[in-house]
Amino acid sequence: MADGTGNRAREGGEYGRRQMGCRTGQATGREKAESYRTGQATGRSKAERHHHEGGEDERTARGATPCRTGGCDGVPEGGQRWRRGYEKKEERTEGERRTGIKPSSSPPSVSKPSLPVPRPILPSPAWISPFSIPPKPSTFTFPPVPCFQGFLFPRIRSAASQSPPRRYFFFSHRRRGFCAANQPSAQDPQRALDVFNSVALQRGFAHNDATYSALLLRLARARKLRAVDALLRRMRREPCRFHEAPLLSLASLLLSRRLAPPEAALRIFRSIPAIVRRRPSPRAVAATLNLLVDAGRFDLARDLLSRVEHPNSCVRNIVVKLHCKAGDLGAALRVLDEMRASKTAPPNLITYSTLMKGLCKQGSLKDAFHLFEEMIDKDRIAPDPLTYNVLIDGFCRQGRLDKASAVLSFMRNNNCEPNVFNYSTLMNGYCKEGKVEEAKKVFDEMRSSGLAPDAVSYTTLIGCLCRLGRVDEGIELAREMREKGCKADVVAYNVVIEGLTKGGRVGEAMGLLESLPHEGVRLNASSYRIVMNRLCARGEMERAVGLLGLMLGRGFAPHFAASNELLLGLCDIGRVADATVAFYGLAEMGFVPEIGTWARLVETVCKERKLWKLFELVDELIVAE
DNA sequence: GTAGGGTTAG
Repeated sequence: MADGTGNRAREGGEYGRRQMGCRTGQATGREKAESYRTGQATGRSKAERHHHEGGEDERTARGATPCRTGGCDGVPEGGQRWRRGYEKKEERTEGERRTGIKPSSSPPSVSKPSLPVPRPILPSPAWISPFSIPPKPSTFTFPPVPCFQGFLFPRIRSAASQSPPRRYFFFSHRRRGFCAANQPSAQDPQRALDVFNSVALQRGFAHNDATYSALLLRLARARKLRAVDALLRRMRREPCRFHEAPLLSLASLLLSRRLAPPEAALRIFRSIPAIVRRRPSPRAVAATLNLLVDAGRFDLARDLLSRVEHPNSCVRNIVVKLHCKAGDLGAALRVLDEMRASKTAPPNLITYSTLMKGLCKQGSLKDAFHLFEEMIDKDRIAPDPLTYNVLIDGFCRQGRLDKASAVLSFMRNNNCEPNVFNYSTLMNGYCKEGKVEEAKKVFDEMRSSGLAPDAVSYTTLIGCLCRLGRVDEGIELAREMREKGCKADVVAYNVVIEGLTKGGRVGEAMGLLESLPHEGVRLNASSYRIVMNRLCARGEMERAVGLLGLMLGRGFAPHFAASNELLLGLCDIGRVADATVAFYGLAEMGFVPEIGTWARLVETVCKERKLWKLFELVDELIVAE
C-alpha cells in the first residue's frame, strides 16, 4: 500500500525503533516526550505520583530509560526538587519548625524559610457537628494499588544500574495517554501513532484490541497506509486476542472511501488467521466478498469464492449480485436454481430482489414480474416494500408510469403499506417524464398517508421544478423543507444551487456557496463546479475569478474543461495578471492545461510584454512536461 | 462491521 502523506520516514522510524528496542529511539523520543509532558503534567494518576514520590536515588533516575508518554518520563527535574524538599522537611525537628533556625550541630546549609506550624484539620473530638455523622469503624481497607484493566510494570532501567530494586509503576488502558488513539480530540493521527509507540516501548506491555482498532481506522482515514500495514503486521505478534470485526471495518473503510485498491480487502481477509488465530467466519467471507463485488473486482471475488466450501444464503446472494453486475443473468438464475434445490442455503427475499433488479436493469421487466409471481406462488415468500420498489423503479425507468402507480395501489390492497422509498421512486418516475403535477400529487399522497417526506423526496421534486424553469417554486419548497425540520444534504443544496444558476440568479447561488459552509453544510466539488461551469459558459470571467479564489481556498478545484475555459476567457479579455494568478492556483491543485491553453497563455503574456511572466510560464511548462 | 430500494453532477 502506498502512502502519499510524506510521513513515511517518521512512521518507519518509529516502527523501526520499536523493533530494535526502546533505547535506540531514546534521543528523539525524549524530544517528543517533552511536548507531551507539558500537556499531561497535571493529569498524572495517583499511582504514578506514588511512583515518583516513592524515593529513587538520582543515579537511577538519570539512568532510567524514558517511556516517552510524559507521565512516566524518568523522574522529571521538578519532581526531584519537590522530593528533596519533602525529605528535608521530614528531617526537621520541632524546634526548627518553630524558629526556622538549625541547631549548631547541623552541617552548614542554605538558609530556608521557616514552615508554619501545622494546624489541626479535624475539629476537637469533644464536639460533633450535627451535619456529620461519624463513620462506623470498618475493618475494610482498600488494596494498596488500584488495578482496573491495568498492569504493574517493572521500571525499565539502564544497563548501568547494577542491582535494580523492583519498583513498579502503574499503567491502565483507560488512562488518557494510552487511549490517545481513541480520543476524538486526537485529530493528528501521527500523534496518536507516537503515543501508541511510546507506550508500547514498556517491557511486558501489550496494547489491546480496542486501541489497535481505533488507531487502524484513524490512520486509514488519514491515508497513512504504510502505518496501517505496519500495524497489521505487528498485530500478528501481539499476545492479546483480536477480533475480526475491526479488520472488516478497516477493509470496508478503505474500499468505500477508495483509500486503497480492492486487493487490500483481500489481504486483510487473508491476514485473519494470523491475527485472530481462527479461520475467517462466514460473516468475514461474506463481508469481504461483498466489498470485492461492489468494487467491481469480479476476478478477486471469484478467487475468494473458489475457497468457500459451503456457501450460505448470504454468500450465494452476493454471487447472484456478482452475476447481475457482470450482466450474466443466466448464471444468476442458475444460482437461484441451486438455492431452490438446497436445504441449507434456500433463496430468500434478498435473492429475489437482487435478481429482479438485475432483470429490470436489462429491460426484462416481464421476467422480473414473472419471478416476483414465482416467489409468492412457488416459494411462498411474501414481498416487502423493498421488493415492490424494484418493480416500481423498473416500470418507471421504462416510462410505464401507470403500471408503477398500479404497483403502489397493489401494495396497499395487499397489506403492505408503501414507505417513503416507494413514494419517492414513483415521484422520480413522474419527474423524469416532466410530469411535475403528478409528482406533486404523489408527494401529497405520501404526506396524507402519515409519512414525512425526507431529503430525497424533497430533492426529487425541487430538481424537477428547477429543471422546468420553476425555480421560485423549487426554492419555496426548499424553504418549506427547512421549516418542516427536514435536513437538506449536499445533493439537495446542489439542486437548489443549480436551479438558481440556471434561472440566472448566479449572485444568489454564489451567496449560498459562500455562506453554507459557515452554517455547517459540507459542500462538495460539484457544488462549486455547477456555478463555475455556468460562469465560464456565459463568459462571466470577473465572477469566475472570484469563485475560483473561493473554491481553491476551500480545497476544491474546478473541472478540467472549465479550468481551461477560464484561462482562455481571461486571455480573451486581456486579463493577463488574473490569468497568471489563476493558472498558478490551479497548478497547485494538480491542474495541467491543455496544449492550446498553454499556447494562448504564452501568446497573451508575450503580447503584453510581460517577459518575466513568460519565463515563469516556460519554467512551469518544462516542469509539467 | 454477512446480502436487496429512491435524488444532483462536465
